[in-house]
Amino acid sequence: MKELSKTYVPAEVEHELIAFWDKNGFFKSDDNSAKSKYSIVIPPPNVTGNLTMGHMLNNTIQDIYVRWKRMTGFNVLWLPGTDHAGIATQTKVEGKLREEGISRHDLGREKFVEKVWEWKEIYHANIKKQLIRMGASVDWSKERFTMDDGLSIAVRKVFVDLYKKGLIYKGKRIINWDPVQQTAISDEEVNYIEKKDKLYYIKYPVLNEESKFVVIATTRPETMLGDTAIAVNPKDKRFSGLAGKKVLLPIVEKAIPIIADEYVDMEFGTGALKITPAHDPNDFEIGQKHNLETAQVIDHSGKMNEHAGSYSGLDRFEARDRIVEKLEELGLVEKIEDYVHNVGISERGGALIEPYLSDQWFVSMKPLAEPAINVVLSGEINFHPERWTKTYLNWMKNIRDWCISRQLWWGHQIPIWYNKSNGGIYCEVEAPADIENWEQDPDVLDTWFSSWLWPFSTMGWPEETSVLKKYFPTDMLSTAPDIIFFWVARMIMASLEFTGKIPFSDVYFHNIIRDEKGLKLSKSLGNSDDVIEVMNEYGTDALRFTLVYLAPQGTDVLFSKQKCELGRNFANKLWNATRFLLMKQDESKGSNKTFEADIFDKWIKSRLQSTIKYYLRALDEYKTNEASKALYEFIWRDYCDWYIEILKIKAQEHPGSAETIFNNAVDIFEDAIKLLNPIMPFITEEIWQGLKERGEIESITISNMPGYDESMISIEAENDVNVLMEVIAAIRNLKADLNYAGKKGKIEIIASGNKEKLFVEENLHYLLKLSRVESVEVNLKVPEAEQTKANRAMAALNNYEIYLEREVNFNTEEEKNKLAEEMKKISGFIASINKKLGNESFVSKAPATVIESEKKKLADQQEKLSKLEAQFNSF
RNA sequence: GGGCGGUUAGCUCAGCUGGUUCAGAGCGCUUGCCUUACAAGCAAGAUGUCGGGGGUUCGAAUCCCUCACUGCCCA
Repeated sequence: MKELSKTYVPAEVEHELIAFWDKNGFFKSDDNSAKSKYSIVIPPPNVTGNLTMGHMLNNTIQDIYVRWKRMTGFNVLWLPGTDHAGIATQTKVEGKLREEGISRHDLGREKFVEKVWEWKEIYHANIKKQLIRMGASVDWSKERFTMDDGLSIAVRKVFVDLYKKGLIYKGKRIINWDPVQQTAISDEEVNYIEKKDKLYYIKYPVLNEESKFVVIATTRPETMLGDTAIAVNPKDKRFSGLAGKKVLLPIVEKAIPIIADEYVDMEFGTGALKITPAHDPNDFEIGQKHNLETAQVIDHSGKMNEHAGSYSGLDRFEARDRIVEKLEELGLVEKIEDYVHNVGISERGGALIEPYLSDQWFVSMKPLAEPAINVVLSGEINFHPERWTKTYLNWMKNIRDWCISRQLWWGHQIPIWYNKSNGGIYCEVEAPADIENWEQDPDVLDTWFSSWLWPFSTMGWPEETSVLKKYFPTDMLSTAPDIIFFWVARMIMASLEFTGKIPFSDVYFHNIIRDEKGLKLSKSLGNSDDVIEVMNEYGTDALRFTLVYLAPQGTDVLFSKQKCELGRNFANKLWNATRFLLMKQDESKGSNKTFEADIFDKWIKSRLQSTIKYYLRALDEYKTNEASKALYEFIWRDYCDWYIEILKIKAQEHPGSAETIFNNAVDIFEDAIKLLNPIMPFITEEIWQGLKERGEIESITISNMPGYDESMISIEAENDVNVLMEVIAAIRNLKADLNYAGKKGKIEIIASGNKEKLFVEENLHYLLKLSRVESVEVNLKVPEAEQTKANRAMAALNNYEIYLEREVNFNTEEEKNKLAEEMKKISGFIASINKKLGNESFVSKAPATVIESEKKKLADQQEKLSKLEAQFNSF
């Protein structure tokens, strides 16, 4: 049997157990198993950096489910892996190179990609180390990376299929352009922030009409060089008769038409809108509608291009100032106002996004969305908490085409080849045989274009592998809700389109971890605790437990590492309870006479079953925090605070049965530890190993999870023990009020009847010890008022009056005040019940059980009140 | 502008399908304890007109409406 150290040292234990689990391959899925499978795929962390607190929570949740299912008899696969994170990783590596004074262009594409692979190896190793350290019971033999050969084939196959179906197309559109990274990004990768800016009112002279102007309001004067029209709302009386005429575009000195379009918001600015189709997505649409020309004046790096005349080569913001200066010279600026508006920034680098007209590849999403909407509506896929369904459906119903091409080097290069001589297009999974005659499209695909295949590409798709057949579809996906569109929705669409199956049946949206002040964790703010550091300081189990315990449904978690004291204290409690049990077991070796279970034994077993029931329901409903709370309450409150204290007394009173008593107690504890194992795998394994003699390859992780056994539930035992607890609490309370410390005080309990008297007498030994008094006398109620002696403090319970003898000098007034206060409270309670029972409509409409319980309450309270009154009047 | 949340003890949050033993937990606070595992502990205690207003109901923290404040997502 494993010897337990005096204090629990998490770091030591954790490393040993990691090695033990790994050596025995407990977490390997068994492809030949006849058991039912339970499978999940890890949301692949990016190889850009290390794991965060958010990953800790996410992976703890997944680990809870796979460990639970493994212990419930399933053949479990938790498939791990990482994501190449195109733009993010490329940005990181470029940043590192910049420090060395090199750009990716200096290296060239091939060399640069090699550098990224080197980076990937380092961070992949880190992430793997961290996952192992946190106890994630993944199957490393099935690990995948989004750029593995197999997954890359899947990506190309999907591209080719969609292309041939006409669902992937290339088009000149306004896309979100990151001028720093110099790549397109998708709508989902743009965040909007509020920016204080200026609104410029610029006068455009009407052609051939002396001193007549149309004034437009814009936040981007520099784009005026690319204006190809002015638009007004046809209903706008201010501009009636103007549509069809022309204005002279200032500086450029070019005539452009005034068009009428309902799209123009009459409330905004002056009601007249400048139209720059090449630099604004809305203007682009209007331009297409009215067949306007497009004039591009800003280039891919955010600088004015050759069409910008004398401003050519200037950064767009520099050009803005110069153009406004020039317009002022010309007297064409009416006014400039302060203005707050939303501007798009890149989710990755934070660069100001430029709407940019360019050739990009898109996926038509509408046809893919429809089946994905249906599986959620039909309940084939369920979201937890359920309200995310609305967010999902809302997005899906308004889905727009997905820009998937990226002007990057790191990622899956688009499987399109252009014929060098005739411009023909070749689109296949493999390159054309006469490769020398072709040139591949230089762009790579959006990272999510590989991630959306993750649940099946990791299992070998497009091959019909045995792994795919066995483990797909998966059972659950755990993720933060902020990637519901990026990833969850797209996985559903991809799975249905390419495999005809849903990717998972349940989605667990967990909370977002924030710092103590509620700010999102970010590297630049430095407000994220290092997970390894926290695990070292508090223990991995403590961190896991704390995160799960603090993560309710619906709201974000405000985390700081100090909160891990909750988990650490709980671990300490577990450890010491174990030490106590083992110490007592050892002391009592051989005292193994049988011992009949008493009321507390029945009670603790009943409580254990209630806990199991609650715990299983919580896990089924994807409420891990409730599962953790149930165990915390049972182990700390029921088992440690009460049952262990009872055990001490029992063993002392029945020395011949002591070992039997503790063996029984260990069995119950073992069940609790097993239930806890999915949440706190390390300490529970260590305890489990120490609790009983175990074989060399035995482990709690592959033991059987206790199931719910209704026959062990005893309402009677629970009620009886509650009464005893009340009596004990009342005595302790009386003692505390009188400042009686240690074993002190003489107690008299007056029972309302014979049954009640007998019940207390049977449990008197527990009462004495647990309330730490000198003596307890139990008597039947006598009608005489004489039984209440004024020299005593009193508490009134439902069937009992409890008196504590006082020392000679005590404050009568104080005692009377205390009683009066209690009486007032109860009188109020009684009044409210009376009012209710006196209400005719309540009596006639409320269910009989409710009325009965009100009557019972009334009787109980009235009895209490009369006892208190008697005591009060005795002074 | 559209959508989804939140507003309960000093702080962080539980309170599922309406019934005053549901007004709770943890932390913090107060008091007393080195009671034969645990001071990372034990015991006792205080604190809230459950955001405002209205409605449904015999009965609402719990359902409906509305207002206020606040967070997130989308445009």
